[in-house]
Amino acid sequence: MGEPTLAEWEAKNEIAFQRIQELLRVLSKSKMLHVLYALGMGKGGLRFSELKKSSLADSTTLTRRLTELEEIGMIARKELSTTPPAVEYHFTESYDILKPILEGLLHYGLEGVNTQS
Amino acid sequence: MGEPTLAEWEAKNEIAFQRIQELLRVLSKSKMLHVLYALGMGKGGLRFSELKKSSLADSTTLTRRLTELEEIGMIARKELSTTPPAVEYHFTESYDILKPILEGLLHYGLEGVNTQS
DNA sequence: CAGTATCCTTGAAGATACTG
DNA sequence: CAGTATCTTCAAGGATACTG
Repeated sequence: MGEPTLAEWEAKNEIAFQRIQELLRVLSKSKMLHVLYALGMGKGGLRFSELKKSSLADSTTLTRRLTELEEIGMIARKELSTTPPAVEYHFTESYDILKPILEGLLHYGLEGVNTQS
Repeated sequence: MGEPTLAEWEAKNEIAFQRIQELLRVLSKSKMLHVLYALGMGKGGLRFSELKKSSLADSTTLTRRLTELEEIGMIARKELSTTPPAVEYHFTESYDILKPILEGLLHYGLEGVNTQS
């Protein structure tokens, strides 16, 4: 019996398993991946309006996602003392976790997998 | 003006942009990432019951996600002539797109980012 | 510009029950 | 085991309107 690899792994790594489940749950929220993706494509921070445009998210939803991302420490807010005042969002170091995700997606978009005609 | 990189990129890559938006939308569905993750952790295919257990998804929801993944050609079904008859799901080559995603997540789970106490 | 506050609506998840 | 069919519920998304 060298079969039940997955179940075994889960049992022995229950903590990791739960962390992942939770992250997965957060990432599953509507527009979450879109926001992250937009942020990943931008160079060094994007403003609210830019994120709104790129993620195609409603103001309300965008605010929600941004708040959640801040709460899990994935992004940080930075108020700019420009005229007019603006706000920039950028990744924290935790971004390293998401980097491969975003790169994978970008790759997908550019390559063209042709799953249909 | 060397600033509007994101907007520019999007304009010039509208097709890629739309492909990505659509993939993002599909991936955002509940339990989708969980299912993919479970599948990614398994060795060479998992059965319905295993996926159900690992993804913590309801039968109904699991069926829905599995169907959607088949439709976009991301996974394939394989009926086994065992006793009792079983079914195995496994990634197609399109899996390469998702691989970095899953690996990133696994890394996250194991490392422990400590965003809170 | 960068949000916040409401309300409304609906998509979609999930429980249950049943089938080949 | 591996689903399918219904039905109910409810979270959550999005439209609108307003603010510092």
